[in-house]
Amino acid sequence: MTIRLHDTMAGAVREFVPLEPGHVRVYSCGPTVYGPAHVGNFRSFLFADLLVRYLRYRGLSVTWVMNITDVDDKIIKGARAEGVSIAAVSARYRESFLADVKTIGMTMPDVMPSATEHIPQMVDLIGKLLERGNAYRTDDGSIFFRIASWPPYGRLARLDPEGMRVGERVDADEYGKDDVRDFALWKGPKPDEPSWDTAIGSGRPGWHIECSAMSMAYLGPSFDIHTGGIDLIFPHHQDEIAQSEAATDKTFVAYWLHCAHLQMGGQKMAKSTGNIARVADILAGGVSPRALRLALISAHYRMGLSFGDDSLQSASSAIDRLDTLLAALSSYRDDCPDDATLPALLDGAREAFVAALDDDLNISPALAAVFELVRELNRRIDARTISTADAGRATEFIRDLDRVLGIVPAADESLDTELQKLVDDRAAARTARDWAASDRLRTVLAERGILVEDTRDGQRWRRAD
RNA sequence: GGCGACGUACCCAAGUGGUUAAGGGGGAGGUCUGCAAAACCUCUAUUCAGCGGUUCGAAUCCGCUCGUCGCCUCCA
Repeated sequence: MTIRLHDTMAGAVREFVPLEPGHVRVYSCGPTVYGPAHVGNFRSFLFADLLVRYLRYRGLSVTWVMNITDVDDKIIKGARAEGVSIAAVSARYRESFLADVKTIGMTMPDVMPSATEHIPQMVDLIGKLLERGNAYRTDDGSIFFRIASWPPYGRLARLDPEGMRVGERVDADEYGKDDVRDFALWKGPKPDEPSWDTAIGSGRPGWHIECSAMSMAYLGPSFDIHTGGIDLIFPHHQDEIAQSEAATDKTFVAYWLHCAHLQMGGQKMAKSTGNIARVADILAGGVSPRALRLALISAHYRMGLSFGDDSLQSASSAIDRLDTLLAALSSYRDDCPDDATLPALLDGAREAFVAALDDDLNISPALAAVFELVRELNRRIDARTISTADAGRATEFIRDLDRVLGIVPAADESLDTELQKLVDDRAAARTARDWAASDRLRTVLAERGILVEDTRDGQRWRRAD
């Protein structure tokens, strides 16, 4: 079986074949660091994470690049409002982004290039477009891409350039474009804006050019996969294609993958709409990072995903179910012979899991395979038909699948001595059938985030998280 | 106005021509248990927005209607 992915350019699911056998090059549009990212942003980042994790799970080596946009109108505006440099603003929110990345269990991209550190690459690219006649200068020192010079313009979004509703909101005073549909590669210098002195003049880069320059710098003129939210299809990705392909005459990207929006209250989560939630807010509300992660990846990436208290609650319960199973497996002891049916059970689960994800990262059936396995393992634990070694094998199996999902708790660390003493005391109280003491210690431990449960294998604990 | 996606149980969400319509959450009952928690078992869509059509057979294909959302503008 092969991996199949939905390519926006083709408008269809296509079999995935890396340009270079065994190695996949992926570029994801990352955050603009003008404020803390919201979980809608993270849906798209986690979708890219899932893609990368799965490609690696399937034995492919992956080079993953995610940019950080650290110069743009919003950052400039924010910095001006605070009276600080754009570097101060972008550094602050870059840190906040990286902290969220860690919290939410997102794989660190191999390269996270910043726009301001790649001005020379952008200047080279713009210079090439000027030479080739795809770009022109205006009186204020700006440089625009002439879309009329590049016929395939509009194809990614299936928009007819002639029929585009343009002009309605174009800032008339902005620049003297030849055609309102042309987009800025370079913005001429303004007194209160950051500016770079370069071979193409002074000014600052337009938004789209950074992604072309940085993706090609790290992944070459043609690479495998480019990801982003559906809202980036037009104009951002269309513009990237135009400026890249006009400069290189090569196909820029082989597969364009776009994820649908996270919705809250029936609408796209967006700062402009005001219906946003941030990672820190949600965690402050008592939701575990793993539950948040699951809530954000639990639907197919091309489907709108409803987000809210219900989805978080549902994800939290699902996570608890997984945690409980792992705790049960870890404390399970039985000298019975190995369960002869276990290998087939695990193989079946893996096959279903892989078949689902091979199909354009269809995560719902993949999760179904995991939870069906959870039920089957719980049955065997209840019936005590698996051996101690089987329990270990099952744990290892689930942890292996979790290389893709990232929702399983860290392997059991030991408790600190104080908590361990409380746990031991409670076990002793139970042996002594001192239920009052046992119940009191259970409460004390729960307040410390340790849930104890009594089973045939004795008392076991897990972190409330 | 143009382009696109979607409408499956109380909620979320798979399934896209053919045995009993996945899975998660929630709810009801039961088993187990010092209690609790967990787990397990049973039940919770004769039906897939509506109406027509194609077919031996459709949630799945076609048409129309209704509804929701997104893109066309900064946006993950």
